[in-house]
Amino acid sequence: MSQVNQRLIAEKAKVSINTVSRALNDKPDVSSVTRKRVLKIAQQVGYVPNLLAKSLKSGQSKTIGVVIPNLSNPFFNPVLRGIDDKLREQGYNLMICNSNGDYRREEEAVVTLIQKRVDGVSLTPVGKRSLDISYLQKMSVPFVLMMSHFKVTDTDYVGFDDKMGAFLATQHLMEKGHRRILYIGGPPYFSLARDRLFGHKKALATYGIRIDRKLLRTASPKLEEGFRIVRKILSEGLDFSAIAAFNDYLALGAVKAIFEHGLKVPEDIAIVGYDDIEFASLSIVPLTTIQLPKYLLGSKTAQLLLAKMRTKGTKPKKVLLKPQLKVRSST
Amino acid sequence: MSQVNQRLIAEKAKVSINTVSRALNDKPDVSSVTRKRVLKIAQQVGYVPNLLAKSLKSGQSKTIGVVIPNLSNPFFNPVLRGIDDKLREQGYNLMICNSNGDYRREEEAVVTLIQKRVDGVSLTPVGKRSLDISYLQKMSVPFVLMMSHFKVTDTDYVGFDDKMGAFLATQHLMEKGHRRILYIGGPPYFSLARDRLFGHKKALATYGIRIDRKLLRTASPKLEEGFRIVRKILSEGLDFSAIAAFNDYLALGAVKAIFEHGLKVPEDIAIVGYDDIEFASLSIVPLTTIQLPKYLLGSKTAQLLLAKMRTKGTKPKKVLLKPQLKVRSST
DNA sequence: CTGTTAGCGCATTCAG
DNA sequence: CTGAATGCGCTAACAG
Repeated sequence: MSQVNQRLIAEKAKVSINTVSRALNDKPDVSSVTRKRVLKIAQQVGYVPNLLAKSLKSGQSKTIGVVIPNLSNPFFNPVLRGIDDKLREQGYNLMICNSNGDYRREEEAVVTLIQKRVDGVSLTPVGKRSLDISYLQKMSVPFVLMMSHFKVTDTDYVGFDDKMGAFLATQHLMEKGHRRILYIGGPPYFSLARDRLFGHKKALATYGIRIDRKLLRTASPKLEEGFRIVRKILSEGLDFSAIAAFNDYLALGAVKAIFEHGLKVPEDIAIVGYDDIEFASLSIVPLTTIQLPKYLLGSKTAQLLLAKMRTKGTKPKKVLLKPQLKVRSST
Repeated sequence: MSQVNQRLIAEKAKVSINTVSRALNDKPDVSSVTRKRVLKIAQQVGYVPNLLAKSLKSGQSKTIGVVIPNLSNPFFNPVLRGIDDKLREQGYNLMICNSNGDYRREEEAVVTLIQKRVDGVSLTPVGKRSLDISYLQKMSVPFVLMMSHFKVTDTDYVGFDDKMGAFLATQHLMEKGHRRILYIGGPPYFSLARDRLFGHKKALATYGIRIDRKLLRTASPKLEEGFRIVRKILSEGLDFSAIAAFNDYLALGAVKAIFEHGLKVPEDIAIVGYDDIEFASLSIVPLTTIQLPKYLLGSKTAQLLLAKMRTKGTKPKKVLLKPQLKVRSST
């Protein structure tokens, strides 16, 4: 570790440490002569301020903790960028922790972040347990929840309006004249999947279509699964003219199955996905899908956090970001 | 900020701060009675150690800085996971900074990290400038370069063997019997692109094929560009039976163009990509490509860093990770 | 076994 | 305009 500190500079400049501090921090009450001398010496000896010490003193670490469940999932990239961009403007750095979908690790991360005295935390909780949240509250560390899909006590929250998104998707198909829509949902224990299914049903109801259970399927949200289930359904000769899928992977799998079956998208079967992952637009048939404002999710979260940090007393705010229908060639 | 510190506990327990510290840190020389009392009180008052103070004292922040050029690029996800997993085991957290491909921001990030007294840095530099690296050296902060593609002074380095990867790709095509291979390279100012082109040429030479300039093209590494250039080439009636691309995006674009032209992959034209991005395997024609051990890149980097931090004096180590040919259906 | 003292590097009173 | 003293929270050296 570098041994150059303000004291060293003080000795060389033959002034007090205090004066050095004032000069370095551009405070008044330092003659410009002294200031210049101090700055010059600081430069010469290669002085680098110790932010640990500064933080200890000021109670501000200028660091924000971010806990996400999956560092591998590209979904979070734009989210993280949104957070980072907004926070960097204000001089904050990100300490990013991967809970890996494990509550134990999530709690560990939160505790460590508190110990490291981060100024705020953005947390995407993995489960219904929330001891870590109470830690945050007890220590009065400002925090914002991102995309938690279970009920939490009265806290700041930023997420997507998934019911609306699914509604949009199905509505779009209805307006294209489709009446028999195959819905491939996600695993029902996944509350996200329930929300989207809800939106789909609501759209059906709005258009006066009654629910046909045969058209409601679920699958693990992977491309292969979408492929498998649609191939099977096609071979059964089920009557439908469009597919709404829980996410783009399933939708892309469906495209593949339909191709294999010798049919065309959207002429024979129209498809709408969800999420707008990168390859939705790059696929052979560019996919109509629901676009999530991921970057905005991040920047909104950061913004809320900044507000929280400024005035700790504000009451919790909930923000539901609106998804958007992105029409491409699959419908 | 929480006002509970060791002093508070000391007062309540009627012992000295020192004793509290010893008890809390499981040091010897504390009677078990006292220890229990201290721990209990600590629990009651909700004591949370202040790692800033601890770090200031110990000179160890237990934080590692990671500077990458693009937080949006999914390429780095497994890399970051590799770093995080390995470092977390040892009790470190990651402070991740996005240089956004801008040297100014890279330097800013490095300076901030030094100021925050991180114990080490993993840096993926964006350009040929390297003032920030000299800062690191001057402050003797252990650091490891990741995937820098320009000459750096004698430093620790972890990267991929791109010449070898490109060699593998072309070799694979040669062994499938292809002799006229269209090579779609990346922008030549990109040293990565030069390395891969080099590997391609070397493979040709190895098989005694002379270079035909007409078969050497370059494109911006995006799917649409791959599509455009291959469509154009097909319409020109150039004679070739296979394509080796600078990356998967270009290769996938080529697939699209070939389909549009009414040809089949790999029957009419074989294709090999590079990088093995997620969609390479999910595409309509699962892509044969060069797989990069990204996670390993991260964990190796972390490992080197840990070694550096333990014994600062070691001489720089260079690690070139070997890419692997991943055969799928496009060849 | 426990308390006193000192110091990590810095910024902030308060005096001069 | 400048310096001396104090403390942020913690640990370590040294006494008792």
